[in-house]
Amino acid sequence: MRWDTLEEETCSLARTVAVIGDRWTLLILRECFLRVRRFEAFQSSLQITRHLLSERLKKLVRFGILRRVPYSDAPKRYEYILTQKGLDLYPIIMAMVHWGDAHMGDERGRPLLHEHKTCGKLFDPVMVCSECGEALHAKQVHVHAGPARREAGR
Amino acid sequence: MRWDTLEEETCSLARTVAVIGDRWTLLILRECFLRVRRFEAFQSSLQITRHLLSERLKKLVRFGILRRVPYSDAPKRYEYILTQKGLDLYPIIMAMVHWGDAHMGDERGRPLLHEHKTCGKLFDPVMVCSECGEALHAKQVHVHAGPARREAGR
DNA sequence: TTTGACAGTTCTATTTTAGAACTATAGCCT
DNA sequence: AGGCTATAGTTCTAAAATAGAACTGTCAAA
Repeated sequence: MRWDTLEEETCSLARTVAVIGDRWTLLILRECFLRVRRFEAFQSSLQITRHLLSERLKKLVRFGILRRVPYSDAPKRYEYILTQKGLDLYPIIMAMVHWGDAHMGDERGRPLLHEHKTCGKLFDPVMVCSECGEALHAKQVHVHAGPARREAGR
Repeated sequence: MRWDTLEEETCSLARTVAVIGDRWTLLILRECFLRVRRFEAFQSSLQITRHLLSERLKKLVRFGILRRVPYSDAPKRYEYILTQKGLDLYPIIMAMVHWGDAHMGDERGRPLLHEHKTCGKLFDPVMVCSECGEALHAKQVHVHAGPARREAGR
């Protein structure tokens, strides 16, 4: 499997991985959710090489995850803003943060705490079933072939 | 930033990314959740090179995500089974599958459907606040420095 | 005794990433 | 006018990671 074929796989995980499945992209998205928007700001907070940052931002724009929006006419300058498609990545990022908090922490506790403005409390993200609202666990889920899979003949 | 320093960052996302933030690792984990356990099975379903598969499995074992369990004594053979730490990655994988379903699909519909055994229905995963149970959205969350961050002096 | 299954390891070629330097536009200061 | 700074990139070479193929070792079954 080569990477240019990954986004055409009949697997939603593979397609997601084709877009955000590398380390720099995930870290760039973290910065986006922390309200970072400009090239220099990404570069200095991540210490990513300018070359790769440029390349990754282009890719995220190409996939519709970021929009490149002008904020100055002369000289022409742009900032990168999450689209709705990009904002929808939030559960992925939060799930990763939560797993890191739970399993990769050290004695100093958590780096960040999250407050839910709606209820005013510090919270953890929990993944639940859309139908019954119960917390989801891998062993309670059964997988069926969907229409795309059947059409692909597997 | 080099990758060997990534897991020591004061950021839970970075630490998670250090472990599972590459494309093959995520695809290997998908197979694990689909009950694949053996070297040859991973290799043939993913078409990953044997070299990389070997290297990634070792890394996942080293981080306590998979356990290498003997299933035959002569010849010695092992299979790779998710630990609890590994099972806890489920929300990340499901969030990625769900985003792919929503944003990277084609006209053929979904590759896989998920049934929640507990309630018997086909479901989507939803991320909610642990405190109030409401669905989470990026714009409703405020971030505070936690103890580890303050100790790191930022 | 030969073949095949399984779980890797080893080798070279190609691709990707790191790190540093360079380019371009324009405002501001003297 | 001339030089300095800020911003947003591009270009170059060296180092690291990945792809692809071949090879190793153990044992069972034919």
